[in-house]
Amino acid sequence: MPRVSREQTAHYRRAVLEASARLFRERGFKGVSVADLMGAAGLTHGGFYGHFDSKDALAAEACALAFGEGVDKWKRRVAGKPDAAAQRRALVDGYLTPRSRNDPGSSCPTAALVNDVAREAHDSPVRAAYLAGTQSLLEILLSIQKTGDAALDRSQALADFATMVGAIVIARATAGNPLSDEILAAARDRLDSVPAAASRTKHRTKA
Amino acid sequence: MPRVSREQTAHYRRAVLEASARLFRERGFKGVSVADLMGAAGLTHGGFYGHFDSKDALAAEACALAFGEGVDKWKRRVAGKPDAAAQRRALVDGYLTPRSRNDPGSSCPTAALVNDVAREAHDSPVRAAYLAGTQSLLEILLSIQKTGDAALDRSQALADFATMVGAIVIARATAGNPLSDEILAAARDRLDSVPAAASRTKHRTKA
DNA sequence: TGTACATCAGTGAACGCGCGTTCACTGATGTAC
DNA sequence: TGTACATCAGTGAACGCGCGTTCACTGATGTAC
Repeated sequence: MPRVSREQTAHYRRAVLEASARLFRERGFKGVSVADLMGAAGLTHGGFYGHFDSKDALAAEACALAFGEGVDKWKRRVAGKPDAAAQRRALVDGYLTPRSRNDPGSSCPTAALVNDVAREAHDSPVRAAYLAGTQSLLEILLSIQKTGDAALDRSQALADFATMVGAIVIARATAGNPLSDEILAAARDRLDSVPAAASRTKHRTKA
Repeated sequence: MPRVSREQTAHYRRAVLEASARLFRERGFKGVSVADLMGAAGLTHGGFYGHFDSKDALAAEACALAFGEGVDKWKRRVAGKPDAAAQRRALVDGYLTPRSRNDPGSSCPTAALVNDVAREAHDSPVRAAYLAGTQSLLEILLSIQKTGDAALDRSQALADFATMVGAIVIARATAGNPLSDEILAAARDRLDSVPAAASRTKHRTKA
């Protein structure tokens, strides 16, 4: 059944992209084949290069899409919360859940792809997409920190994010053991207790 | 040049294992081939199965070796430090360095392999080795926490570790951008400021 | 200590397989009139 | 609105390649006497 309508083609392209955004996060770039990706959209592998220049190019685009979804989700979570503390708690508590741990395919791309991207060449398109995406998530976190000291606010947002990402990835790697739930809870407790306390403390380093 | 002395054989096996412990951390389990691993020890690929049952079995053993090195390094870092605060700072500051970021092959296996292990089957031997290794690193961190409240101590150690691991992996994925150094510094600042402050704060969740 | 030979560690060709990518083909879509 | 045909999206075979694993072979090692 060749030659499909323009509209159908656009739907197929979108379906491949969405499947990629999910599957790359679940299994890593090397853990999914072009045939898998096309198959997830109900297509055979041959037509892939009509939609994308290469698997790498798709990876970069899928990465950007995944971050777009993440940004939307984060914005929805903070929307309507009365103050900075409630917004921050909404983000943290939404992030550090067993649900999120068990479903990396629809969760934070910074966490799900972190080691894959670390192993990419420095001029790789995926790396650029990952950096931009991570920065856009950080901006949301940063918009919530409000000590009045811009450098401290940024430092706090970065430390919060490191704790969140570290906890969720370790929880995934230790899933099935009690440690997995414990580390999620420990990170939640830390982020709950830290902001008020930390603003009282001296700033140590200057990058 | 077949049939080599028993001693030489043991050296070869060890060399393959050490190369694996390094290369798996650098490139991931799927990023290194059996031929690469044997080649790193100066051998051809054919003899591999005389030393190991499978690539998976080697991965588990290499993982255990990597954690053994990590535990030794952590113990060396805390040795001779006068008090808990100095020990904790030695671990944190040794962990969150550009040097460590740039050399995953000889750095913390919990961080370097976290996503690879998360994608392994739950009954995989690598997963078991990873869990045991991560727990042995946590025990060192835990032995340093001393508020007197055992549950709080454990929670603190877990949160510290999540922050350390999160910061180093994000720093790797964003290497080349200023953000990479910033996140290492932010995590150091957070871990510096947190212990005294947090022990004053109420404990929130119970796993 | 010296000789004879069985053992077995490493070699490299070969196995079947899946990968990313290319391409000739097909027939419905989209367009020109 | 209807007809004629060029376009081109998806198909599936094929490309070269690298993978994990197996195996017949070789010749130095290690052992038995």
